[in-house]
Formats: sequence, C-alpha cells, structure tokens
Amino acid sequence: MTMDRKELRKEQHRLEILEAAEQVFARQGFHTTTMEKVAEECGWSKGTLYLHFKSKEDLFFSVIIEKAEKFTSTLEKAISTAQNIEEVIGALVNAQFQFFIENNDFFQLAVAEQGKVMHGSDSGMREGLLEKQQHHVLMTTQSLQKHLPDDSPIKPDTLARSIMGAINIHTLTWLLQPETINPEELKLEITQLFLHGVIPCTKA
Amino acid sequence: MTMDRKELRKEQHRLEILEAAEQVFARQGFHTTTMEKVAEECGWSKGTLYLHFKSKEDLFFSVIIEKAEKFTSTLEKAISTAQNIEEVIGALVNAQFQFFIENNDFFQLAVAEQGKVMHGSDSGMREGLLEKQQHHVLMTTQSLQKHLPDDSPIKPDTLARSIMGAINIHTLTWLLQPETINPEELKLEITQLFLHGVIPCTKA
Amino acid sequence: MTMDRKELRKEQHRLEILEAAEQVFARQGFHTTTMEKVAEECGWSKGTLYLHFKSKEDLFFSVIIEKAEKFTSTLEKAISTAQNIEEVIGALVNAQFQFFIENNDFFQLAVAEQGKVMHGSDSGMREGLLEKQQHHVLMTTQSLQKHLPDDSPIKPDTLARSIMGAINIHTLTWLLQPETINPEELKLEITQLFLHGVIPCTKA
Amino acid sequence: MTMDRKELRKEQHRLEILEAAEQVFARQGFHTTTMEKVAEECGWSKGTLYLHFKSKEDLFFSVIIEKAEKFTSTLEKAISTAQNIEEVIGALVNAQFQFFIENNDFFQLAVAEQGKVMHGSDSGMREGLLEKQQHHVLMTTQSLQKHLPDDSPIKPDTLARSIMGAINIHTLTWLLQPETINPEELKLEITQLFLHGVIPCTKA
DNA sequence: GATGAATGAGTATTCATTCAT
DNA sequence: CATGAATGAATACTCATTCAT
Repeated sequence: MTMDRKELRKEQHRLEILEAAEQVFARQGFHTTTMEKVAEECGWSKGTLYLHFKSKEDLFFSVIIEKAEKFTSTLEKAISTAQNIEEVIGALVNAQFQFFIENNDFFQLAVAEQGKVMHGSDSGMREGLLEKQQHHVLMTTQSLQKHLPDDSPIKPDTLARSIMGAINIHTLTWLLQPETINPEELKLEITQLFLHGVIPCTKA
Repeated sequence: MTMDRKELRKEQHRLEILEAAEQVFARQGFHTTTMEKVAEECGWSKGTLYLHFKSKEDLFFSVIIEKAEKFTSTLEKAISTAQNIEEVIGALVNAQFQFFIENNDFFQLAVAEQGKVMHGSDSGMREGLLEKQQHHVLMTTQSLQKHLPDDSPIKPDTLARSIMGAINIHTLTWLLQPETINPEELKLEITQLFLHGVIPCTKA
Repeated sequence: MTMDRKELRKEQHRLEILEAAEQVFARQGFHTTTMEKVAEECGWSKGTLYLHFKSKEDLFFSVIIEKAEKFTSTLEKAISTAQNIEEVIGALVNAQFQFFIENNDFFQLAVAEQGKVMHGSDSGMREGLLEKQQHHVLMTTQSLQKHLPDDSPIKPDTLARSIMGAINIHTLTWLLQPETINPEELKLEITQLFLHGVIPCTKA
Repeated sequence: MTMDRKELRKEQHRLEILEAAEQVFARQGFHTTTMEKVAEECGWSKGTLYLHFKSKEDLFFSVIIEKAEKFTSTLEKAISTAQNIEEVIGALVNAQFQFFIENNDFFQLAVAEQGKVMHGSDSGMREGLLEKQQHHVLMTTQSLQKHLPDDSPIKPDTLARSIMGAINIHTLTWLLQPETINPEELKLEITQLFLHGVIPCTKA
C-alpha cells in the first residue's frame, strides 16, 4: 500500500516532467532546450530530472516514444470499426490530422526533429523509436489491406505512407499558416483525393 | 575585368564552401556540425568561412536556399512540357523523387532539419527560405491548376502539397531502408494513386 | 543496560561503515569515492552514514585515524620487548612492512592520499591526524633513543623517520610490482642497511 | 623564420601555463584545482589551456613529467663526478633534498598526489610517468652499483629506494614543520646513516 | 585577402547533504 | 532510528566568432 503510493507518486512526477519537456522541446528543439529550462518549467530541480531520466537524450526520446504510442493506439481505435476502404481512409485522414492538431507539440517534436532519428544518438532509444514507427506503419498497412481489392495496383503500405506524408505536410502548413486552412474541408478533400484521385471516373 | 576575375574567383570559393557545408550538414546535422569541420572539408580556413557567410546559420540557410532554388527550377522544367494532368502529376512525382535521390544530402538537410525553420533563428534567412517554399508550392499549384478541370473537388494546392508530402515520406523510407524499395515501381504506383485513387472506376 | 546494548549496536554499525569505507576509499581514492558507493558496500543507506559521520571528510579521516591508532599500537607492541638497538630496528622494519602488507588498504589511503592531509580540509580532523602522526614518531623515537648510544651521530627521530620513509617507498614498490620483491629478504636487507650502512666495518 | 618565431611563442605560452598549473596543483591538489583557476593564474583564458593540453589530466601529468625529467637530470649530473660510494650517497642525499626544497611545488604534486598514479586515470600519461620513475630508479641504482662492493649485503636498488624514501619523508617533515629542521645538518646525518648505519664500527 | 590563435559564454551531469516520512 | 527522494552548487570542455598578423 505504502509502496503503491510511493510508486504512484513517482510515476506522477515522471509524467509532470514529461509534459513540461514535451512543451519545451517542441518550442525550442532538442539542442536549444536546456535541462535547466525543463526543470524550471516543471517545477522540479535539475537533479530530480536525472532521477527519472538518465540523460537529456533519454528524456527526449521518452517524450516522443510515449506520445508515439498514444498516437498509434488512437489511430488503431479510429480505424477499428471501419467497414470498407472509404471508411478506413476517411478514419485515417481524420484521426491523424486531428491528433496532430490536438498534439501539435508532439508533431513538432516528431517531424521537426527527425534529425535526432537520422543522425547520431546511440542511446539505443533511436532504435526503439524506429521500431515504434515501423509498427505504426505495419498496423496501418494491415488495416488497409483488409479492405483493398487484391488486384489493386496500389500496395497498401505505399498507400499508408502516402497518406501519412500528405497529412504531415498539411499539418505543417496549418502550423505555419493556420488562417489559410479549414481543417474540416481539408480532411474531406484529402480523403477524396486518396479514394478517387484527380481524374473523375466518368471521364474514362 | 580584373574585377570580374576577382568576383569570379570569390564566387568560386563560395561554391566550394557551400558544397562542403552541404555534405557535412547532411552527414551530421546542424548542431553537430562545427565550422572547423566545414573548414577542413573545403580546404579553407575557419576565418575564410566568415568572409563569405556571416554566421554558421547564414551558411546553413545559404546551402538550403541555393539547393531549393535548383530544386524548384528542376521541377519547373520537368513539368513545363506536360500536356495534361496525367503528365503533370507523372512529371512531378518523377522529378521530385529523382531529385531527392540524387541529392539526398539536400533532402536530409531540408526535411530532417525543419527544426531550424520552425524554431528560433532570427537571422531573416528563415523568412527567405519560407518564401522560397511558398513560391515552390505556388509554381507547382499553378501548373496543376492549368490541367485540372474547374469543377474538380481537389484544390490544386492541396494536390501539390499532398504529392510533395507523399514523396517526402517515401524518400525518407528509401533513405532508412533502401533495400525495401524499387524507385521506378514506386514512382508509377504513386502517380497512379494520385491520378485514380484506390477505388477502381469500373466499380462505379 | 538497554542503553549499553544500544550503544554497542551503534558502535557496531559505525565499524561496519568504517570497514566498507576503508575498502572503497583505498580502491578509488577520496574524490572518486561517493557516499552512495560506501552506503552500498556496507549495506546501510546514505542517510545512515550521516548519523555516524558528519561529512564525507569526517568519514575519511575517521578511517585513517582509526587505522593509524592500530598501526601505532602494533608497532609499540612489536618493539616493547626489544633488548637492544638491533632488535628495535629489526622489529620496526618488520612490523611496519608487515602491517602495510596486511593492511595495504590503509597504506594506500595514508600514503596515496596525503594530499588530503596537506591541502585544504579545515574540518579539524586534519589536525587530529597530524597529532597522531607526531605521536607515532615520538613513540618510535623514544624507543630508539633508549638503545642508541648517547654519542651517536644519528638523532633518533631522524632514524625513526628514515626507516619509516624507506618502508613507505618499498611498500609502494611492492604494491606496483609485487613480483619483483621478496618481502622477507627485503626486511632483512633494510634492517642491515640501517644497522651497519653500506660500508663494511672491516674496511675501516 | 616566421615559423620559428610562431613556434617559439607557442612554446613560451605552454611554459607559462605549465608554471601556473604547477603552483595551483601543488597548492590545491588535483581534484580541487579548477581549470578556471589555472587560467586566471596564468592570465590565459580557459579555452587557451585546451589549445595546449587536451584535458585537465593531460595538463596535470605534463606538469609532473616535465619536472620529473628535470629532477632526474639534476640527480644524474650531481652524481656523475662522484668517485666512491661515499660521494655518490652524499651527492644523492644532497641533490634530492636540495631539489625538493627548491621545487617544493613539484614535491607536493609528486608525492602528495601519488593517488592519481595509483588510482584510475587512463590517459596513457600514467604509464608515461611510471616509466619515468622506473628510469629514475634505474639510473640511481646503476650509479650506486658501480661503487658498491660486489659482496655487499645491500642490493643497490634497495639502497636507491631507501634513500629516496627517507628523503621524501624528511622533506615532508620540513614542509610541515620547517622550523624543526636544519637542512644542512640533516643531509649530513642521513648520509652518515646510509654509509655507516647506527652501530659504530669500533664496537665490533 | 587568408589565417588560426585566442576567447569565454554556455551546459550536461554528478554528488554531498538534508529532511520529510 | 533509518531511509532515499530532492536539491543545486560546482566544473570540465566545446565551439562560434573575432582580430592581429
């Protein structure tokens, strides 16, 4: 009981730090963020940060991985009830865009700091993140495959990645110029694009 | 005349530095790259770097902008002769993917270091780059618009960005797992996807 | 009674800590040793260490002083039964070398960390240790004086220190290159050296 | 020429740093000394220190090794003209004590910080220093051997070390209680001790 | 112009010590 | 008494930038 309470408190502190770190990292990027700043932001001392994360890099990847898991499970839930390809794609577009809008902190971390993933950083966490990403693609791919005709010229993982890439760039646009974008319309538009392409069938 | 020669020589040096910088930045990322390293790589001294670029950040953005211009003009040329929407999209997909593959240094800079674009960095160069990017989108958009039916449910700039986003993510995949990807097939697949979507017309 | 038991228990804990500390300090040196490590080694928590010693420095000096007292009393016993100068010197050489070999932990602390004695460290313990050392020299000196002819050109405290210095350096050599040294032979040799010097009397 | 001048200047700076470092290290010990402090002391900036020495440890060992070489060559010179064992020992005692008195900074470093030699510190410099010390002992040993009767019960390297150890401890005493010691007398006394021991020959 | 020696601000990380439980 | 979570001062080292030569 006492143990449980202790552990709960510890987990609580961990979360407080993660939350503050997410914001600061998103605002300033990895290199520009100082542990000092994160400490200030979450109200704990610098030393305490190291009680929960063994390095700045560990903290950084922990933030991303934690969120990435939430992202994947959100998507998973969103597409779980889809009955056909229209619904799957619609759900994907909708859920991804929505998640990024609601967690633009995470988006900035994940997209804008891919550098950390591509360059250096041994720590083993890089690998953990890459795995998470692959699992994410795989999950999406499988869901699409179920509803895609076997003779489709589009491979499901190509489709999965293309959708994700499109959402990424639109989210970026939305972050930089929010006033030029109506999210609801945009989501419909993108969904249509991936469903039917630009050439109306009647033309054929 | 002597002046011309002088200026030519100076421009030559500038290019040498840019080229070295591109490689090092791509290899190591912005923060991990030192001016010392760039100096070594191009054979000039650290001090000389500052005769051509007023700061590390200036050098960094110069590299990107220079390449971004080449990118835009390459695309422009590629789509200039397209006669219809199929050809425009085909050319876009082909040219972008090709450019990234041939200039993956640039791709890593541009995509993996978007952080520099989003975060901080006053230097005014950030704005310059954003402008370039907007111009790029505009150019692509206009070209698409010319060949898109007026009543198309897909707005040309949505299309332009979606294609670009898709290419981005496939390039990234290619960089991380080159063996899983056949560029030629992939280009065709993506083109088909944006032209006709995933739902075959015959179904209708 | 209960009090006695309590105090005994407390003393017991103190000894456990001292023993662990001696080993860790000897192994790692003062600065490289952490209270955490000592705590681990003795099975008590960091906080408990501070119930017995008011600082890391206090712990350090306590270890040394405790051992230094044992050292002095060992020597005292060894020379107490000596009947003449030969026996005193023989006993000194033998006992010192033996003690260092058996307590090389202590030797490393005492000799290799003389820095702590010479530099800084207010704590008052420095003085305590210096006093102990002076008492040690005094004791040895007096014992030598008793058996030294009054007209000896060698002052007993010069002799005492010289022997101690010689033993020190030989112990150090033994620690660094144990294979090059035969302790028994060496002890005899040193004893001879201090008794008769290098110039055989017959020569005279 | 210009090159020579540059190199001379560089060497000069290096020496300035070494000198300051020697004093600070001797005063405060290795761990307690900060690069900041050394920088202040020599008037150069912290960064400059790293232009000449790749780490604090490198600086530390450089100081010691540099001086150790001077020590060895001083001794070598001192005993080079000795004609017999009396003169060799006399010269050794005299030169060593003299050197330590004149370079007590070095003595404090070398003796009081043997910890650095015994504990940790990879850097390869540790080995360099140990080598130097062995060479020193060897040199002294050989010189003694030349003048020692073949049948002497005292091995020359035992003698060399014993003398060195004795001098060490007397120097330490002199540092801590200078007023109790008359160096000139002491040197004679020690020389006598090692030559003839404590037992007058006439006794025999 | 070209150089590279000199600078010093900036930061992750450690660890002795305290104190609420 | 015993604990160990929390603290925050302290420090080696890097690197963009400058400027005398």
